[in-house]
Amino acid sequence: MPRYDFKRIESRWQQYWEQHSTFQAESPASGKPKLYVLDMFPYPSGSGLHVGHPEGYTATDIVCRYSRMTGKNVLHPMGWDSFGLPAEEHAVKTGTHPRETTEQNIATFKRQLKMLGFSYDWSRELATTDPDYYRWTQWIFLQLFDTWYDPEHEWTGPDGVSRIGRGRPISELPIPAEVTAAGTEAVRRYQDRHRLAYISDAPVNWCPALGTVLANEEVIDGKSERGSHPVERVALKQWMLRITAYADRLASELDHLDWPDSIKLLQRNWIGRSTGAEVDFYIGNRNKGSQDDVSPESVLAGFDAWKAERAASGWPAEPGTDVLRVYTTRPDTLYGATYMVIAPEHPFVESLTSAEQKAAVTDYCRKAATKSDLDRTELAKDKTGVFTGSRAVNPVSGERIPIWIADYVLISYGTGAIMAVPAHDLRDFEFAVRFDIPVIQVVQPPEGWEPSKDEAAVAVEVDGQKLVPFAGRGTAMNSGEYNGLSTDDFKRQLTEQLNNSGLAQAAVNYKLRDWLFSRQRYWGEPFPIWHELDADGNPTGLMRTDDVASLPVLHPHMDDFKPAGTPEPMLAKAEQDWLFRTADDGTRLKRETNSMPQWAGSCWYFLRFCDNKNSTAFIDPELEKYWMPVDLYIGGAEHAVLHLLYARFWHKVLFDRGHVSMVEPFQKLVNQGMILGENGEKMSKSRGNVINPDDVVRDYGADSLRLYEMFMGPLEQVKPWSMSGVEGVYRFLGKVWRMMVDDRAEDVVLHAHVTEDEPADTQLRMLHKTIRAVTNDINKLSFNTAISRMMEFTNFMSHEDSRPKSVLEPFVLLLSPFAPHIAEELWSALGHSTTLSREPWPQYDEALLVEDTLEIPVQIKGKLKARIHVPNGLDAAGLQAAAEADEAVQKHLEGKTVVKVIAVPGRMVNFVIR
RNA sequence: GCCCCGGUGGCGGAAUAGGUAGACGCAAGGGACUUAAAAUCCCUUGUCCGAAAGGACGUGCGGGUUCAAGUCCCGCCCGGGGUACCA
Repeated sequence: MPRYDFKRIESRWQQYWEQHSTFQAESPASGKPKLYVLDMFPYPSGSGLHVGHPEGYTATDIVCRYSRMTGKNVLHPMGWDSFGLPAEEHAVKTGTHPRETTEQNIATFKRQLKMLGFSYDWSRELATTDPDYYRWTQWIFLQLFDTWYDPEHEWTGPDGVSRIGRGRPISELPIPAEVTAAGTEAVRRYQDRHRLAYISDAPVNWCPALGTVLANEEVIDGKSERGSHPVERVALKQWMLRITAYADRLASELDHLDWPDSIKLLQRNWIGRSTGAEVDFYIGNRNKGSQDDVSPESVLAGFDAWKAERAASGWPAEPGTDVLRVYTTRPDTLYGATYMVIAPEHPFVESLTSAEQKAAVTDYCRKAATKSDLDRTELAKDKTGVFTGSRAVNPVSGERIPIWIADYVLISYGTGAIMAVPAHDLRDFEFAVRFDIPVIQVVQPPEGWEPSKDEAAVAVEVDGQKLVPFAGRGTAMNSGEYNGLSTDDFKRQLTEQLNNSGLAQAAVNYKLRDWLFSRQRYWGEPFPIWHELDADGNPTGLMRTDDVASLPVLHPHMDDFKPAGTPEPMLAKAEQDWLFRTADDGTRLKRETNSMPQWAGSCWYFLRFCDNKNSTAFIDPELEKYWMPVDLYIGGAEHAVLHLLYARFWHKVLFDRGHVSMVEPFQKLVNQGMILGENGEKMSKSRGNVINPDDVVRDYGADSLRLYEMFMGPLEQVKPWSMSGVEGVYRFLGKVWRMMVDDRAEDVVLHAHVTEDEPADTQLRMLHKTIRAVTNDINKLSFNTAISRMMEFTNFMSHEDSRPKSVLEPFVLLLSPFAPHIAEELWSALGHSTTLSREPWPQYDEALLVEDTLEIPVQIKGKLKARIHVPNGLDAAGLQAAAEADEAVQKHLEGKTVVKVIAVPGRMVNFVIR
């Protein structure tokens, strides 16, 4: 002792903070302004904390410690996103129950986080796997189940903005008379089809290796995000959440959030809103088999009759069986539609297929069905398809055009059918060339147009002529009476006219799909849902919910966690008394055996932190109003479209149902950049470049690790690790220590140069410059520059023979959010008996910052030639005179004509010469 | 392909509104202290020419605006991330 002994110091202060509950958030009654600062809570993996975790955590910790010193009531909680596959995979291998593995991993993470001295309010700790927590996850699921989306409901939000569309109780869903007439069962089924949580048997992403179905967001290039296993498309009954109902609000309500533009853009692209029109194409009686049997005259007569009928009755919500409905963003190219394509999964495939095409169509659809998404993308360049044998009538030209089946049309987007305009769509162009379908140009490109890269890429040569599609906007041609109109005008006019004749309607589409919400795993939240069984024990398709009072639905006891390799859920292997029960009315019920995905728990944990011990509600409304929204949320950019979209969706549903008071949960979002290994590559075990925080803390201490992670570079930036960089900040802390403490003494004794003297002007100026810089930098989350300013202060002050306490004390306070342990120790050495964590943050005095003399650059023709020293506040004329008096300047001006002089007071002088 | 974000010494990075490019740290070289080492302290360090004084060139490349450009505008090149038949 006492060199800078971080081991002793850090454990001492961590104990002190724990014993004194230093960082417990105060109640709303404190009257202080609140600040809610949140970290993305970790999945407690078996490998323990990664150096990437403390990056964001240190940043939020600095903001929190700083904010407490500025008098804020700070909520800074931590918890565990602890459901998930790895614990279950471990159970498959070892037989250890996932709960046991999870608890061990949490203990490791907690030890590591405590070792870093983060100022969390640990009394608010929670884990998504706690029954007390997932009880409320299940409860929120029941809210989703009990809600339908009313797209016409008009209302005004708490922000005063009026909106259309809102989630409402299912009991308020209007039931059509014919459904009511059909009885209560029909009504229940009707309601079930409108809930935000519903069962669907659409094709899903089944991953045999993981033994579960995955959401679209979890599939990357046809492989699972976790483990890169192949994913197949299979039809399965699955729980879906109707996130698409909220697509518009999820996109538009991003506007007022203080988020990085790149993340907003990412979410908007993911939602993928496009506007256009739905158009109906007449196909006549499609049950006749081959339409080539039907005379063109009779079809066109039918077309005329249909048009007349439509003109009278208007656009129907359901298209009926005699038309093919398509979605297009370019209704203005309707005259150029020379064929149509339906997806292989389209319901009309069978009835549109003629006898002679039947074999070819069946074969094609079978192949398409077994193709995974990966196969579809790999083959993207080669367009495939098959003719149905049927034709439709182009509603504007009256031409009969062939209907094809091709897998470049997706059943899940739009109506699953398109009108193909080969002259103005790259994909249609390729397809038409391949299958020799006519190409009619209906848009004249603007003057001087050159094909874009991808337009040129699909160009072909026909009879010595180069044929290129044009996908841009231009002027209408070959479009009857509309020739000459601009694309935008034509689009608007045609949509309106077709709408008046009942042939089309403006429409909006989204790339966003409904959220596949069920998994076949054990280690996820069970659903609070029962399926009714008939007398033979078969499901009737009707459902019941668990009573809210009976929640949580706990996991059944299980010993064997091996997946069967089929999409059968793990929970289906549970004991009979978990799986079945008889309702009071005598109906036999079987439990839902799917479980919720890992995203469920993270959709609302920030709400539970506000009131984590509440046993009667998921959150107390008063506490919700006080703490929400989250003022600062820091985490990795990998959650840009998953967690952050899901959580916003749940929050909006909870808002619509009156359970929370804000539309958006996260006001300000910041993404920390990834930390790479020392070799500049992503850290991974296989690359052998993983840095373990435990080792760094052992060798240099927690304060050094914290400081280094903040000093590396801007928070948002990707940056490589450097052990000698850690050593650098460690040396800085040693220097700070020796600046104040006598390191030859036995105990912690102040350095002989630490005095009670009045500070010198230069010392005061240095201090106040540092206070200003550090304060501004913290507010900008620019921690690397804040630290370099403290280094400058230390380099200066260490050379002073008198180091007044009145200068050192504020500096220790500035340092404390970054390196809290050493700061507490120095604060105590300076004679204070309690923690500095609630000391008022130092204020700077503008008057003390003013320099007496300034060094001003003098340029000749924009090139720096000299530097002059002038009194601060000297005006332009004085500045010029001072510059002209300078010897070096005179030398440069000798014999030259000065054309112009620019003198900016306090900045620079520039002589323009000839 | 398309959409974002970035490109500054040997390295990580600084540079409020266009106004001294390279703060701070690392690495490297030299020196002091020491029997020695560690630790610590001091000096040098963008490139090129020059013994020095000094000069020229420098923020991915090419143009432009301006008294003045790392910063603003136009056209490219390179790297990273997102997305991928979304009609």
